[in-house]
Amino acid sequence: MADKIQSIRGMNDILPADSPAWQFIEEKLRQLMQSYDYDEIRFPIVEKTALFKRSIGEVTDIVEKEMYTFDDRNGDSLTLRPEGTAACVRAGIQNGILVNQQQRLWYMGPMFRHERPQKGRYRQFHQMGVEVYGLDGPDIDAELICMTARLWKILGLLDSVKLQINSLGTPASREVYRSILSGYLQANKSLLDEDSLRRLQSNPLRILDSKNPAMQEMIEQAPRLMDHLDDESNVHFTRLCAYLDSVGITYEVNTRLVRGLDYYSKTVFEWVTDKLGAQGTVCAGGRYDGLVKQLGGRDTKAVGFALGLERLISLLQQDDLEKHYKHPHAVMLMMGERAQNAGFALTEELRNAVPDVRILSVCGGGSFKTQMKRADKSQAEIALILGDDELDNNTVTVKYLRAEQGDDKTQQEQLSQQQLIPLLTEKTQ
RNA sequence: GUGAGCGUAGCUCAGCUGGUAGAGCUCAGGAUUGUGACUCCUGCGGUCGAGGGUUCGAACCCCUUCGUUCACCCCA
Repeated sequence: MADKIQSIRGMNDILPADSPAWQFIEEKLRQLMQSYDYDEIRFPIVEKTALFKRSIGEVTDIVEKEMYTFDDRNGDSLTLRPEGTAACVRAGIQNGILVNQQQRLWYMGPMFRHERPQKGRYRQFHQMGVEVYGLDGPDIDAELICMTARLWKILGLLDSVKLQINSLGTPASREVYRSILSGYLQANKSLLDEDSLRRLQSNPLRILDSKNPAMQEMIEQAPRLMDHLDDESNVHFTRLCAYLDSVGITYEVNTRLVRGLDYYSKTVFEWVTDKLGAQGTVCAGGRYDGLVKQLGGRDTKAVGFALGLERLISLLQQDDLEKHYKHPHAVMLMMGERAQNAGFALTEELRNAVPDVRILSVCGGGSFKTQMKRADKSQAEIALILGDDELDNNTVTVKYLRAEQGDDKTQQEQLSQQQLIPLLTEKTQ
């Protein structure tokens, strides 16, 4: 046997059994975006490598070891997008839609990170992202959080997720805090693990995020960013909390919430769950006021979040997902050569006459029994049977495959072909 | 990148201390000439992930390798 070519590790097929769930989620997300009047933007899945290095940060894990980077034929270094924000900002700047205006944008699609796959983490995964430009107030931060809370409500997941928020302050205030924290960590250097020692130089804030039990007490005692915020950030955060309180969204202030990407400032938030194994974050984001300028645009305030679709889908109950599978309204059986010829055209006519109807044609012939079995398996509500008898008197036999006692129609009946149209129309409503 | 568990039919899995490969589901046919679902019968389907070693003999033991799952790290 020849070697089978397999998919890339961590890049999964979405099979017919799962695609209805994806379509359902995607539809709900589109509706949600419409209800807040946000606009969709689409950008390529490949960008110049430098874009991600400059935006995400050179010393982050994503850039250091997780990017799919390769050389184009002309020697340019390209990278499969590991997240959406950088490319969204690039597209916004390049097309001049960020200058002196407000944009509320969303996008959905695959992202790529070369990590070891595990539950809720894949090399190709899907995100829905939202980015808002040109608004600097806490009201828009709150709007994004409300939007996500609304999604949990729509999907019945309110009990599964919890909101954590924090403020990272302005870059200036963070710089002050950073040196204070570094001093504290230096003083406790003997307690740091190997990872943290490495981060002491590159990104000391991330040490606060460590789950190492041996370091928890030292981290608890560390100076808190929240206590070193500048006035501007403090007001921003206080007002954000007030907005959330006013709509009854409960949250936990997690002063150790840092986020992995360099570009965040002020508000950061995460929706976390304990139902996804080791992957607790299903949605996360924050404000990134400096990024647009950093990538060459005019100084533009920005805030956004991203949602992991695989994680979202695995939070939903399997039963809930299966019910979104759409079975055909009708299944067409054709007995014998005459019927196959006539039925082929008839099925097309029915689709013309009732555009929303879903009709499965039992192709491939076979005995009556075989066709009935396939018809049953399709889960269709009614079977349309066409054979010599029906052709001779210009009718179609209609059999109600799912009828239970007490239903209007339980017995099969012979209808004229014209009578099928109102019947099928009724099924689509 | 590191660690652990698991790879047997299309799918879900049995297979004892090493002794010639099994079930259920699916699919096809039949019991029932044009009536499905429930039942019964029959059939199709495997280089036991791959390569090497030990042995008279390996799905089983050893080594290597690949895949996969979960976890660490990190993240959506």
